[in-house]
Amino acid sequence: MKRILIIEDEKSLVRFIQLELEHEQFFVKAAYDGSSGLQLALAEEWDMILLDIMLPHLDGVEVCRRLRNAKSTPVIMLTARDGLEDRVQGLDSGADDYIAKPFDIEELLARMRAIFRRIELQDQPNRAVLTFRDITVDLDARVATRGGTPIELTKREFDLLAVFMKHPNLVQTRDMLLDLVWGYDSQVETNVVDVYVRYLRNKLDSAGEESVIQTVRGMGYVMRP
Amino acid sequence: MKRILIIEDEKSLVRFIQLELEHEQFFVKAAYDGSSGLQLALAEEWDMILLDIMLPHLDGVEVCRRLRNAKSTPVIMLTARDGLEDRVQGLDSGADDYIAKPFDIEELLARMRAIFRRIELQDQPNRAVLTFRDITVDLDARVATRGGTPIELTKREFDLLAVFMKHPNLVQTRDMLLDLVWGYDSQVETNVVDVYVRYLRNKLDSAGEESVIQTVRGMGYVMRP
DNA sequence: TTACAATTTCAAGGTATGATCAAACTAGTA
DNA sequence: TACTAGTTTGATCATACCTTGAAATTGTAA
Repeated sequence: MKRILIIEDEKSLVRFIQLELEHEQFFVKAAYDGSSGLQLALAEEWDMILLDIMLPHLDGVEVCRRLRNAKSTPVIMLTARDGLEDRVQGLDSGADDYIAKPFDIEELLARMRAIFRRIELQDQPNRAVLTFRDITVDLDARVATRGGTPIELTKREFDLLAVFMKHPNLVQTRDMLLDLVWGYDSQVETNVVDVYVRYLRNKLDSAGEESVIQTVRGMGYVMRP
Repeated sequence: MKRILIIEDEKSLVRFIQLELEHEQFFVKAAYDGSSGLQLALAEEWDMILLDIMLPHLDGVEVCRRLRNAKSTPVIMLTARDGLEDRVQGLDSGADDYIAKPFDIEELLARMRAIFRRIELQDQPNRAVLTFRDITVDLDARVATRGGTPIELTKREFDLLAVFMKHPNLVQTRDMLLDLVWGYDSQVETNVVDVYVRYLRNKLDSAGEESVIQTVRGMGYVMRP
């Protein structure tokens, strides 16, 4: 369920938008002034923010600008019908679109859909994320996490971990790992595998518990549940 | 410079409007009858057409109707003071506005401005504005901003930034960037990518904070939140 | 056209990170 | 215990990346 934040001081308008969006299966929350809106925007995760440009405490342009320092949550600005200046400022401050008040709820929904579509196109394509136990490996972003916290890995370390994640439960011999990570014609000693397994263990394991990468004596290494 | 086409058989009136519009920095051309006017309207690109309703060969309503089959160039009809019938017909045939002769040149300019404004507002929301963190990239206007302030970029710099903005979080190898920005058959060394990343960093980053473009050693570069 | 400025590309030198090696050490097995 | 397999470590080495200035190219004004 998509989460929408409305930052708008006209309570009757908020109520109207909220009812319509909830009817469309969105989760909706509202803030009635700029500073508390910005706080909410930063504190929680939102799929979209509808942001009035004329707000008490902190105007919409400023809210958007400050939000953008930390996050890229999509923003639609709500502007006055003839506020050409506002719109330009709004887009410049990082808003994704704007809509002039008073607006048709259908038009708002259409613009929201358009932005969601754009974002899905941006993010989705071929995102290969491997997951095993509490470890994730995003091959495109080249980010690995353990229990949600990112782990800094070098190229070799990352590639090695990726092999284990692609084939969990499968024992990898040193030679197989050399082929897959160092290349089939690499000239390095098999000991480098040992060294890199150690590096991974140092970075992934927490003290006192058994390692995510187990050694199979006489065979090689595995990841097991 | 905006291009205006006048279709009007009263030559002295044409001359008057033309002088005034040129004084306002428009490019102006005229046709003196319906059929040649329609031809010109279809053959070239115009930002607006001023169309008399009473014309030899082909009247204004008919010109407008046929034009609308092919194009949506804005049209202002020039009608007789008391031709109520004309006005209705004119608007029905697809004109955007009308003005009654004889008219004040200021009124004409005001109506033209109103229409241009309406069109620009319509167009702007479809502008492809990429947003990530506090950076925006307007692909159509080819304007990039950081924290609301515009950043001057050369073509290569802009295209390179656009790639990063289109695929945030996705690590781009030098080869991918060369393909996307320099063209798949370009012959340049991959080092130019490094050089341009440096240029972008110089222009986008503020001293003392980590760069918006991170290098992933052994892989390439990324933009990350 | 020429001259000048802006932009793009190349190439070389410097630096730091990461990859590898080798030797010493530890643990498992018979 | 002796032997082998795996671990750990620091030192060395390679190379990826950064930086820079200068050359080449492109665009623009006179």
